[in-house]
Amino acid sequence: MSYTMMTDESDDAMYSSIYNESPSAADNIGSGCTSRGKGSVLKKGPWTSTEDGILIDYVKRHGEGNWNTVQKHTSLARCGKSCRLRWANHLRPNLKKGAFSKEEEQLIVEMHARMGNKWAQMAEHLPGRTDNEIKNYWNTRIKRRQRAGLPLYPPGTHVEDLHWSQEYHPSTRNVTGVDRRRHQDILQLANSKANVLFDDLNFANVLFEELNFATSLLPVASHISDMFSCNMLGTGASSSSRYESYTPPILPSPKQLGGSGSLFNIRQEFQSPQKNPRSCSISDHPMYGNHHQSDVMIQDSHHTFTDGMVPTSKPSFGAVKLELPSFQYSEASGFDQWKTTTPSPPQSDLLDSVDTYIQSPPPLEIVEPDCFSSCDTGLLDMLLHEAKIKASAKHSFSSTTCATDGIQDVPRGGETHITSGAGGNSSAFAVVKTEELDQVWEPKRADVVRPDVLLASSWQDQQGRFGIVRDSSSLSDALALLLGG
DNA sequence: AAGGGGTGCAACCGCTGCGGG
DNA sequence: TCCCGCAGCGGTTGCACCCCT
Repeated sequence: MSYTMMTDESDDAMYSSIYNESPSAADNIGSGCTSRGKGSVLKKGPWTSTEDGILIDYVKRHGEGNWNTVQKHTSLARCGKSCRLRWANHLRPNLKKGAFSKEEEQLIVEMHARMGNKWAQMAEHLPGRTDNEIKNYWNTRIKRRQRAGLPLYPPGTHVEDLHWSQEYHPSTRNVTGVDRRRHQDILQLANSKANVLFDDLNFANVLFEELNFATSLLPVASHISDMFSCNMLGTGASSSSRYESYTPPILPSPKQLGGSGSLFNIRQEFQSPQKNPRSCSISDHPMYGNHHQSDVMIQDSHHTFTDGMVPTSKPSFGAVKLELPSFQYSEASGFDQWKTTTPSPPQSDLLDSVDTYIQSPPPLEIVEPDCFSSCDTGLLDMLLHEAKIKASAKHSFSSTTCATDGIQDVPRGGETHITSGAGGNSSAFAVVKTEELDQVWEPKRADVVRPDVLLASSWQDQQGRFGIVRDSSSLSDALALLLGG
């Protein structure tokens, strides 16, 4: 591609009046893009046709890329990011405008079922469509279907196996602190490949490295972080979007919790909206879904999984963005039972299972003893209560806890069980009622399993190895650290 | 007719990966 | 090896438009 170069001077002369075009330009001074060159301020807000023309002309002359030089070569008062976005989403050739066709919609649904919120990847498969367009469409679709009470993934949508490349195989890679995006991918992949996860416990071990890092800094990190997920993340407190309305009570803000190395930061590794590993549910997989509950779950309502509709940007309970079909409730419980009774993986359509599940009546609620409402009583109550239930754990839960190496029986109905003690009979639970959250949230909502909770079982088994002491004194210390430090 | 809420699109923001110095 | 800048991605927000009451 060759373009006739134009001098900066001629550019300037050509577009010298740009600043006067928009009366609102002065009010739209960008803060996200730093001003460069010419001492100009950067404009924000909608693009004018003149600005479009300038940008088009620039790309014709200089080609795509080097977006930060646009401002230098033209009088366009836009930052590079803004230019790139404008070009990519609106100005570049061969863009397809207008409503999505049925074929495109179907493709989006199928791709989303496979890859989650990988808008850019989806856009590659939809010529003429942009990632932003697809993203907006998806969010709109979610809301629309939610309102209509329809399943997110309609019947007939085939959820195919994700490509389980060697690249993502847990045994071949190291999880580093900065490898969050890849980490997120892994967790997302785990969503549909939970059988692999359970066949290869190395996966959990690798992920546990991060979790262990947190717990090594603060022995009760797992406890507290789960509480955080209940109080804050699961209710959209970590981010505010138009889909969210609930403000969590009591718990400290990230700023209050401090800076680097704080529990909250650690938590964000798993829970922040952008880093959130989505749902990681064993029962997501058709092999296991709808039949067995095999690990600790963040679970919320009596009707739990309903229609599979969870807005992408709206965290379901537990702050997990359910992007993949998820089957949360099971009729059986216990990992051993699940192991022994699960037939060979059925090849039935995952979405058929979704619909079947949706149509099935909600499971009976099992009210665990000694539960309390901690989501609205705060962290302190949780910690105190945990100490309390630790003392009585042996008596209270031995009969209701699956003692299968840290794989707990799954609680049902409006409660969140958080593993906190050593595996087996000595396990203690923080039982968190979530009914209040239900009321604030949606009447229908999917259950989720957070990976860190999922890994709690592994952690329980390994905590001795890592020398983690988890007793009431630790709780006290942690509380002191949290509140005082 | 007016206004209030809902909706959808466009744009912004923050984060991350990558490459070059 | 580290630092810095750029490009890209995904989440979030702003706002104009539409619809309903």
